[in-house]
Amino acid sequence: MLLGSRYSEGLLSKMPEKQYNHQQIEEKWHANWEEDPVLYRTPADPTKKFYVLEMLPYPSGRLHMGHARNYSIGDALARFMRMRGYDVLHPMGWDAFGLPAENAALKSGRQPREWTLQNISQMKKGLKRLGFALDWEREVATCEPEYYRWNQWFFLRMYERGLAYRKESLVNWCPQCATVLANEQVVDGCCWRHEGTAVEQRSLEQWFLKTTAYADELLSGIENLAGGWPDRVLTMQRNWIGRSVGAEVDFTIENSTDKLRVFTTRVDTICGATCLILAPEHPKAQELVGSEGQARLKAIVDDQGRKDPSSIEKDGFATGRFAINPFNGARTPIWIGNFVLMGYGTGAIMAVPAHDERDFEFCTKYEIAITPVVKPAEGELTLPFTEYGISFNSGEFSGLPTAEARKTMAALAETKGFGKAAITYRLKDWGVSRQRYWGTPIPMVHCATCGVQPVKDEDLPVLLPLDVEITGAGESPLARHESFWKTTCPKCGGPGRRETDTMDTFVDSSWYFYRYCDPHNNTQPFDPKVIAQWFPIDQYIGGVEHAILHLIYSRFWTKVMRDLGLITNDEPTKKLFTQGMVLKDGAKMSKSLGNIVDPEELVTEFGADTCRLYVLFAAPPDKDMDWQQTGVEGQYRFLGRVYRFVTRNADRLSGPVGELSAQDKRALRKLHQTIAKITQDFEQRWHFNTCIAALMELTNELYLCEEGLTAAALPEILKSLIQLLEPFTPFIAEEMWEEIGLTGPVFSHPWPEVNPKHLIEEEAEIPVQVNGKLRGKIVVPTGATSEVLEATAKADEKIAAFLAGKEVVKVIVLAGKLVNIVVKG
RNA sequence: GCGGAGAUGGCGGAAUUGGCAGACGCACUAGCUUGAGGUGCUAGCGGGUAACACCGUGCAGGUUCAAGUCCUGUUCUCCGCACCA
Repeated sequence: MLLGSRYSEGLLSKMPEKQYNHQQIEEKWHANWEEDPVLYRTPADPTKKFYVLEMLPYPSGRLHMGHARNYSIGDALARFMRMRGYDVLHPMGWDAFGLPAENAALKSGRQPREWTLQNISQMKKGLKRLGFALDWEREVATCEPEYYRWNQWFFLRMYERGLAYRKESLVNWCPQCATVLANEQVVDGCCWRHEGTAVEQRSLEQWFLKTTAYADELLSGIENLAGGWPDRVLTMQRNWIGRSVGAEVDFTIENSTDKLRVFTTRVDTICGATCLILAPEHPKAQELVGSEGQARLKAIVDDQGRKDPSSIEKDGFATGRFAINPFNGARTPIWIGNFVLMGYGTGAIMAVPAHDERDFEFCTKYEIAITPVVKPAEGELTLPFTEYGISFNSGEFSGLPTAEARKTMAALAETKGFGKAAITYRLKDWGVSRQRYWGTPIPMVHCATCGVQPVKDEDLPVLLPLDVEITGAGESPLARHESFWKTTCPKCGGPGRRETDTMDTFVDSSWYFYRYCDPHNNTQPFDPKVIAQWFPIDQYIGGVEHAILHLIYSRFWTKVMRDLGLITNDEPTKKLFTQGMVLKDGAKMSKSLGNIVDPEELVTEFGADTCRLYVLFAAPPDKDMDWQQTGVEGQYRFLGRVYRFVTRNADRLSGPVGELSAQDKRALRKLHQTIAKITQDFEQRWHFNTCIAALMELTNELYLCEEGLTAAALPEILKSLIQLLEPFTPFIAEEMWEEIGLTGPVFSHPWPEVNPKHLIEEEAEIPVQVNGKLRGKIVVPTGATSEVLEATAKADEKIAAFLAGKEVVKVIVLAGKLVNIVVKG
């Protein structure tokens, strides 16, 4: 009991207010929810389904603020949709394979699985402590055989269809990770996990998944995602796929039967090609440069500076050899150029310096001929001219508009057999082999007689052995684990050696959200009928850092599964929301900067409700937010204000119900405005920061009206207030719900409806402008006509002063909104 | 270089459709509460002025009765891509 309270001797029979004790309240409801897991169970046969999903976390052992933010957004939506009558699927799992477990093993000798499972249990506690309404009966950990056996199963299906294949290729090798990286995992020439560690090129036999088989569909599908996905993610994907339409043309090498194939988007400029330039890694480069060129060639290949295109100077040398232009027979020198990429097109280009800036730069530097073959339709030709125009100097094609020449010339090349129209993608097939232990074993066997053979379905899963020694040096631990790799060939039964590479962990996250629908199925990855009930995901929420990696791979996987006949949806998710980062002092929270705020510490000090409220309040969810500790305290104070208000008014609910008092009306009006605002925001823009601001305004209003509130309005006000808080602060909401004598859980009750009756005001305050500047305000009855508004405005003392001696030119009246009087003189 | 997002008080941010700029919170100030401190409650809080006037949404123009919002140009910041032939 607080003697200091101003209500302790109040006129009304108010209960003494209670102080907000977050610890007591949250412990109580946490325990309560733990005892009753059915509370969050997903309905079995959804009629009005809503699948809300947040990206699954890597179980590092600790939650960070990014998680708290991501899951607070998703949980608010999940609770709201549930209150709106939807059958909500809101699951959670663990992206549990990956390198950190092996590093932990090295450092502390912990077995990776044991380390991972302990982290999972710790983080699960953290998520529960934050009160997220998740269906834990559907939890999935990707490191468990029940899950990864289906990675293997899918791999076999892809292998059967030629979508998984093995080839020797130049791969990105991170010396720190001692493994291969996918193109997507190389950032600025360095490893995505080890900034500053340059990625090396090595030639290795690798497994690939044929993402390029779906390149066109991955690209065209982007159009259907527009509106539901952020534009910038779609742009990033479009650029990543990088489709370009052009032609491939063969140049015959002089004094040789061999040919050089180039890719160009501007075959119309081929008569202006004054040299061919090969990437230094081009397979024919070594031969063409001859013995005297080897040293220069190697110097260019090894030049690390090539990774940074902004600072690199174009460099190269002539091989001394020539090729013949198939269109005009021109003898064209063959060069090596450091700016030509082996990984794009054919690794060889025809340089047309007159019509390409890069070629112009290169050819100017080395004084190679520059021959213009396109001129603008109007005006002077200035080089380099890269636009479309009219061809000239191009034999029979001279005079043709460029766009037309492109087509005709590609067609001619095809008929004559020295080229063809071609489409090139920047997207490469997905290299999935990793020389690591803690991942899904690739279900293949190498046999001396039969070659590479797939493991039979009935022998799945290929279990990852747990008794391994992790040394961090040399080969993968699996390659040293004889009882793992020693096996028999599935075809001939002879001695075989298992593939000891494991799969990239992005495989795990490419389809996990399907498994959530049917997580305990042990005869197939999932029952297609169940998928049909829940897919596509209605709302996916996560960080923008996954815009290309995870989000392209999972789109690819969905298309493969569809073509396997397992699902019918073309895309995994209709809507994607990318939340902003959590910053502190203008920088991303990180260990190295020492600016981490630990959600669990925050929960201990202020409670989960305050933590959730603050991450939503500090900025709109899609924007980066800057952490301010004092801001957290403000949220805590707000919850205290609400709590004291509800508890001290709880026993006024059952008084005699009479007419609504003026304060009742005022409070109800504010309440219903708030309901309308928050409902609309959930449906449209997700500006939860303003929703919380609206709840604060409502609370402030209730404080001001408090003395005059009666039992005619209070029950509705308190009940709705609690419901409006429920998506954001479930613990305190549940506690207050009980305090006012209602039966929970709060989210099982329907979301409050706006009653327009309460929104009506008897009088309206209308701003009055003179020449567009605010000069006063008038109070008129609601619904007053334009004439009344104008007359009242002109009659207003303040306004009249501004009008005195001037001529009224025009009066703009927006009924119910504004009056603007235009004067002159 | 290309593409995208943004620039609003001391700070985080609001203004959804061109219609009262600065909601809400933080910080700060005052009054009340308190033995004091803290808490709590009430109020003030863009600059400027005694009060008005006036000035004010990165900068310069424009459209409009009316512009943070639309148009043109420009600067800066962040993000993504980057010799993709």
